Amino acid sequence: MISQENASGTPSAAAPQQTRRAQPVTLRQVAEAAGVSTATVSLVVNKKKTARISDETRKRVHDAIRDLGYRPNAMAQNLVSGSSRFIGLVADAIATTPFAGQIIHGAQDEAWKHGYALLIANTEGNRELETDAIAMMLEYKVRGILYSTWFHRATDVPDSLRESDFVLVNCFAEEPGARAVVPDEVQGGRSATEVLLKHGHRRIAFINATIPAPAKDGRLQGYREALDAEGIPFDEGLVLEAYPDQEGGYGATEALLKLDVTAVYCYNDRMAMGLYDGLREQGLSIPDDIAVVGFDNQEVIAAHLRPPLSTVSLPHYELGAAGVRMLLGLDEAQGHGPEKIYCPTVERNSVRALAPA
Amino acid sequence: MISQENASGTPSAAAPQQTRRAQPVTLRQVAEAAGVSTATVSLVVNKKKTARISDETRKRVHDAIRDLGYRPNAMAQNLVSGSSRFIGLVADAIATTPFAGQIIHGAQDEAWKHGYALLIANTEGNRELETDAIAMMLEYKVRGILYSTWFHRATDVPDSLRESDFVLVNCFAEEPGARAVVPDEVQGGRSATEVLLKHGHRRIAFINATIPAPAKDGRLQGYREALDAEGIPFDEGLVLEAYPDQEGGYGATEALLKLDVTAVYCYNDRMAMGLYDGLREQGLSIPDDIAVVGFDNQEVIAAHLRPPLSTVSLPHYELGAAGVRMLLGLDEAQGHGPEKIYCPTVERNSVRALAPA
DNA sequence: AAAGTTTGCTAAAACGCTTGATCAGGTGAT
DNA sequence: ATCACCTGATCAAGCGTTTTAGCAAACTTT
Repeated sequence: MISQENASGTPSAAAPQQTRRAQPVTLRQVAEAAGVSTATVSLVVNKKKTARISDETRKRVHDAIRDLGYRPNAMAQNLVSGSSRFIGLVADAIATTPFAGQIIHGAQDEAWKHGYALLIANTEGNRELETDAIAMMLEYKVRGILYSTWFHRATDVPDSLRESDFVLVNCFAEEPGARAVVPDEVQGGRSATEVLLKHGHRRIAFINATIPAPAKDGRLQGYREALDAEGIPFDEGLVLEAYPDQEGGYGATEALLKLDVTAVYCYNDRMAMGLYDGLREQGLSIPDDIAVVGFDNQEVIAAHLRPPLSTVSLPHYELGAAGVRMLLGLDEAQGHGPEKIYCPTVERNSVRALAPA
Repeated sequence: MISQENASGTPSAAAPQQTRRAQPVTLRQVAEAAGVSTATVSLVVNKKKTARISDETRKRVHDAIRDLGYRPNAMAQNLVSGSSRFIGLVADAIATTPFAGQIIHGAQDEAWKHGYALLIANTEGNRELETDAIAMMLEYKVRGILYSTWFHRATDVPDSLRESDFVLVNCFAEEPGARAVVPDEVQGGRSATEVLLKHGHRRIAFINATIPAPAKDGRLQGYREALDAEGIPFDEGLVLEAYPDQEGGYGATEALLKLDVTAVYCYNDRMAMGLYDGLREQGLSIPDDIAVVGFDNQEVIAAHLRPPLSTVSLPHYELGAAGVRMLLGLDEAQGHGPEKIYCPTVERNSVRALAPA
């Protein structure tokens, strides 16, 4: 039963309070209500500059649209335009970290800015799900796909991904054609170290991760570069390694204490969190006895440790945004390799100027 | 729609390695390649039982599909079928908490199970963005919209939301027609308290939040119910209040210690985290000197505190899943009010059996 | 007043797909 | 032979838009 009465002519006051959940109102219905052709309605809806429509007609159409509560059917629009207004985003761990959320957020904002909607699929590392997800996106004829991982790593490009334009986000592949955007780990490592340097620390330990990753190499290199820039010789002995989580950080306490440093830069915030525990157990106070910086800026942790942790932020939002820009070809063409995104420093209270000895 | 074809008969060697990024292959092209009508192709693609197609033709079609790398155009399918295969999910804080991620995850899994894709928009609390997001979903003629918030609260229903089917997820509205699914805070509070009770604790403090919320009332009521069930009189004096974050928990330490309790149930994990710090400073050990349970099961925190925190899990995944089930009318009709989702207990090591005095 | 121009609008094709109606040819029963 | 009935496929309409070409009427020019 599709009966909707509405006074035409008099700008009926009634808001679109029909029984909803009925078939959506179509262009044709608007046209009939306004007593014009569908072409005309389309023209006014899309505000075509080239079209010549009298003010009177335009008004009738607008009234009809309002009375009926018309919404264009985006799928029909996509169909005729030949290109969809979708960008796909496949993420491997939406549920397990807030990081994915920020990538989504960034991608979304940027996509919307250009009139695209985001089609998201979350695979939680399941290969089959991933294939299905990509297939789904392909069937929706997405403009392109953002393939993102929750931590920075090398990945291989699923076959079906190649059927579309794509950009790797927070990951990369050796493959020639694979565009990618990743955080600038080296710069981040440099920044982290510089925070300490800036406060007068010279003897700085670095607790690196045990497990191989671009972050492991990059953050170490950044550390060395920062030291270098200050003319401080790199001391291999000041670099510890531990599993990159709380336990690891906690466990590294003892070794760290033997190093006789005034500051320590942790591979990530979780290690810093563990280290906090270890240090506290030893009766040491942060930042007075030892300054600590982390990496990742994992909000729940970093901002709420006691004292709040100075750290370097992983630019997930920017990663997402840059990803869609790259996909859309909006970024100035990159030289070679993945585009590197800047990791900003977030200073809180775990670092204090070193009291002159 | 996720259709998967696989090689039939001679596995023709050529993989779909065309120059991609070209116009997608259409049904018509497949039909021409196979020398049949589009109707035929459609019939074999959709495996119509009622259609009579010879094996030979079927094979020719499959070959053509494979050679051309055909993917159905989901939007065209949606158009003709009259109903889209989208479910919208608007979230207010995808970026700031992992919680939203779990809602998404749950919604996604359930939606896919029923052949729906998830259209996600993240509003970060911005009303205008929200309106746009809903408009977008309406234009894609979504089957319905899940309106979710990152913490359990009352909300009002945006006008445009009413243009579609919708269910509120993790929030609720007084409005009669508004279906909703929320966590069962009372049961959660009961469970949290029961963990302590089960270990022999009888004198249990509850550090509640200062800010009003369904959780505040529910978790308190659960606490009372659990005590009641054990015949322990409710002692108003054992209920503290603090701002529900680390600082709040930390700050509550002093007052807590005056209570002479053997266990404490915190409004949430973040307070527990702060309390850990406070307790440690007083030289108290968890769980030996005092047992602690939290609420929320915020992974980054709860699982990695020292000792790992026993807590009650907020069922975000289930919330998302139940949301789409409700939207799709798959759940047995509810009585009245929001559907309440069970909050499971997660026992870790912050509670130990009370040594008999 | 005839010719040209502008204005305001519409007809109709196209986008990629689904599906009920239809049809040509073959088979089996009468 | 005739009829009825399968079988295997095709025709064509239609989903909700956009857009180009075109048309009638009104308005300018000469």
